[in-house]
Amino acid sequence: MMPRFRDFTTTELRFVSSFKTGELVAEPGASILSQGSNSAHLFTVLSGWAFRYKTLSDGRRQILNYMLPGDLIGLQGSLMGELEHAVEALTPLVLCVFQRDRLHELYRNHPGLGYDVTWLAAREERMLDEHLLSLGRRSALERAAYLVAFLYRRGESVGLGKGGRIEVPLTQQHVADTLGLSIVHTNKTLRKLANLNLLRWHDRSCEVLDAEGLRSVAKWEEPEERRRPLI
Amino acid sequence: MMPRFRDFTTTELRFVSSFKTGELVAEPGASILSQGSNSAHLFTVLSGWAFRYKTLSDGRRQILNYMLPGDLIGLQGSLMGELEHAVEALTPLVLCVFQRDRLHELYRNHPGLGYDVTWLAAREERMLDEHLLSLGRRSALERAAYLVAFLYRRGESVGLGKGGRIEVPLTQQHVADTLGLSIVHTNKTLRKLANLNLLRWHDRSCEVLDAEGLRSVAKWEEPEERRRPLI
DNA sequence: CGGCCCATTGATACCTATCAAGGACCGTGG
DNA sequence: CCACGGTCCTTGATAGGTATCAATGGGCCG
Repeated sequence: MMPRFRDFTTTELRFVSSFKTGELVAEPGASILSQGSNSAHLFTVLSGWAFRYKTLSDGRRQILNYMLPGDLIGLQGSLMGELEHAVEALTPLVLCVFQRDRLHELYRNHPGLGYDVTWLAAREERMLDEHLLSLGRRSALERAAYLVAFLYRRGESVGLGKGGRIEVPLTQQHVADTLGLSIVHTNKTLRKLANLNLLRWHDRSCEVLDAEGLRSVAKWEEPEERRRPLI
Repeated sequence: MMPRFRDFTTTELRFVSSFKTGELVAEPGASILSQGSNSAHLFTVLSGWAFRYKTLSDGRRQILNYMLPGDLIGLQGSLMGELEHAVEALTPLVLCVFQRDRLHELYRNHPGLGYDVTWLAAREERMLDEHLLSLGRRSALERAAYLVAFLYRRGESVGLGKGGRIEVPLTQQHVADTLGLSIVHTNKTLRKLANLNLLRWHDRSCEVLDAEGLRSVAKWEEPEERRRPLI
């Protein structure tokens, strides 16, 4: 029986699905999938951080969300034929590779897993909803606080908090492209949060000092993370 | 056999699923679901327009997306127990009601339908991705052009174009809350688009004069709508 | 050492929010 | 009938938040 609705551990993931066809390792900055691609594969993150983004024709980039261990990569492409966003590694990344044309088969033979895939899609949707609220209605300071608190929470929920400290692996350019701000203003905004003793910025990572304070600045009412399925 | 992957007609929908438990009719402005609710129901739109939104504690509102015939309402709540957004009717609305606790059953007995639910979730995700790009990286004028072109496209794709003309049923307050702009600036921005002969604004609706022109202003590269499943 | 990426900071310009006011329309009640 | 309040749309003036421009320092690597 496949493990499901259990606490997450990276090592377990490697044995989860009979649909696995291989493993893939990528370096930071590596492009995993590109916009408009018609990849034959669907991935699950085994370890590392990645992000997905879209760009306008003139190059403006918007980061849509981040992927951590347990997240699916490329589901949209698998279901609809063509991916409308690109995916890039933020840290060294280990992926589990599935063949997307066997997705139908998965639904037929493992309805529980099919349900779990939908669960993950609904969870992604919920995150995007909150990001939209951020971009549309939060100020720059609130947005930055939300993003850092959000990423901290995500890291924590997959057990990345070694001794309570999590280093979120980002550059300020990533933050800017996530928040829809210029890089200069992003810098000034992060500095304000640092001066409030809510976070500390390192070379290419962010250390959270006060998650509750960040959530408060962001006015973020975080939904409790329910038991999650394991794909 | 249930109809699937076919062209959409409203009347067909009424017979689609054995999981249907009733029908619901709502008036414009009516609240269908509210933030934090734990509704026992899942809906499909049979006719009319609705939208879903989130609010910050101080009242700032962000509209997340719009629902048209064929769209699901409340999937997040069905899968994760609690809905993190509210839903409101924009026009007179007819909904088909399902019982959410039978969703597992649906996946078990009708894997094809389960697949279709996931397809719809992935499609919603794709729309949210584009909205995020809009809020993060498009100017006010581009955003407004994108929104109108987007809603026009959606209406068209479910056959609302009577004689080529579609009236999108919105107030400028809705537009403002979708684009993350103030209502005053929204008004001035829509006026610019009207002066460019791209649209005409009526009392509480928007008429599209030049969909291609709007897409061009927005720099929106619209993905082709594939054959969609019918729930 | 030079080149490059990343973070930082000040000055200025521009886009959007806020404030204020008014017109059009529509239902309601005097 | 008309006055009244409400919602929606419109417009001008001013304030404020964010973008852009310019320049610097630190770290890393060829």
